[in-house]
Amino acid sequence: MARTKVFDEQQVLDKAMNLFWQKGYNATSAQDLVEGLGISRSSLYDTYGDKHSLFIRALHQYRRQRIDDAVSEAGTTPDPEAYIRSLFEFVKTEALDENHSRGCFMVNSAVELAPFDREVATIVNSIMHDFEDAVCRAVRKGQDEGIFTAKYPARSLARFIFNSLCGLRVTVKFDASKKAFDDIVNVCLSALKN
Amino acid sequence: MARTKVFDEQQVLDKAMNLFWQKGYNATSAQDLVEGLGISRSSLYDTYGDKHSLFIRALHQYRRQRIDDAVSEAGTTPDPEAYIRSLFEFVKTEALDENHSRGCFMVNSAVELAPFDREVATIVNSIMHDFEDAVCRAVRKGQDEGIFTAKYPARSLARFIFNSLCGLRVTVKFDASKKAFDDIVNVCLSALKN
DNA sequence: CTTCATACGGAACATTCATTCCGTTATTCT
DNA sequence: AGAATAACGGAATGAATGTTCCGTATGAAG
Repeated sequence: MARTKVFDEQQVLDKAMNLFWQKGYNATSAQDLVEGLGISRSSLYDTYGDKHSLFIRALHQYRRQRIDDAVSEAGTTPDPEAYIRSLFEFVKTEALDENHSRGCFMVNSAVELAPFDREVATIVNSIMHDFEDAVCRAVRKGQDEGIFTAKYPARSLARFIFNSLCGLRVTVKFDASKKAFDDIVNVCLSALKN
Repeated sequence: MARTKVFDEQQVLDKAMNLFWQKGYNATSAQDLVEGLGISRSSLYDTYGDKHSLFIRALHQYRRQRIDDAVSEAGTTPDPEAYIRSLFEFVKTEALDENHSRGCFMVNSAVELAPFDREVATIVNSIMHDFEDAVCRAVRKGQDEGIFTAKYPARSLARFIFNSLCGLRVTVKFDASKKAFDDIVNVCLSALKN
């Protein structure tokens, strides 16, 4: 019936995600998108609607690519401590690899948009809580096995760990030294063990 | 010789600080500034230069108003634990009072601008480190008094505490429940005591 | 091979952006 | 009181914003 798209929709969505992730919503212009995605204006708007819709799809893409695996792994991990440590290591590795620190797309969006954009706030909130739930499952398992402290409910410890992860995503933006990372991770993990 | 300003320069700078703090740099337009500051365009540009210069001055204003006191208090506080707890309480109080969660102007600016704006990055970095140093002094005093753990260097614990504070400023943006706050603060403080 | 719906490139759109300019007003100093 | 200077209000600037529109190219279906 009709001409076929010459670009891969998911692949281009990936590029959009990375653009928004790196520069944020407001600082990424339609022109940036046209140049960054490598498709024309009309294809952009025909395929993804407007800029805001594209951003929302980018958020969902981020969840699929970057969150879902880590969340589902929490239920099956044999070693809760290693799992939680791996979450920190992941943040650290990403921070040290990148020349420009993108941080976390969810954290960036929460700070930039959540207070004024209900749609973004809802998505971010949902993803953040899913992630916290995952941490909570791992913490509970660790408590059951006796390797984590039972001085606090699993939920409290999960909130604590998740909060520290969010903090690192901020610290990365102005100080990505390896030493600071290790310090913070070590203290966090030892807090789980008392 | 000349006509006197009809507005108070510091007072208007305060309003600018609050605008940028609440909405960020990119989302605050020149029009928003004119309306929010209550002065005309020409007065705005004559007095503060351009938008970016005004933003930089707002950052410094924030430091003076919101950081310096807390930093200098760290050296003289008789009770380091109460001091650190008060830092958390301050974040909590601010979060619960505000209808819209502004979070921390420094954190917001770090996330929105630091990776691309060297001038902002330098200022934020300097303020953040001053604050961390303050926490470090309090931690060291607590260690000297034997109320905090000596398992980690004061610097490591300070980084940990400061990181948790940054995390809270993010968490605030999508979940400002009192319970989550208390959970996080309690675990953080108990981590200092082992 | 023709048909036809759709992808495409790029010009065009109104709006908003940050910034400048100018004529007027007001205040301080002589 | 008068001259000099700076603040002021508001219109005007050009560039950039997000979005739409249109003519052409393309490829699947009949």
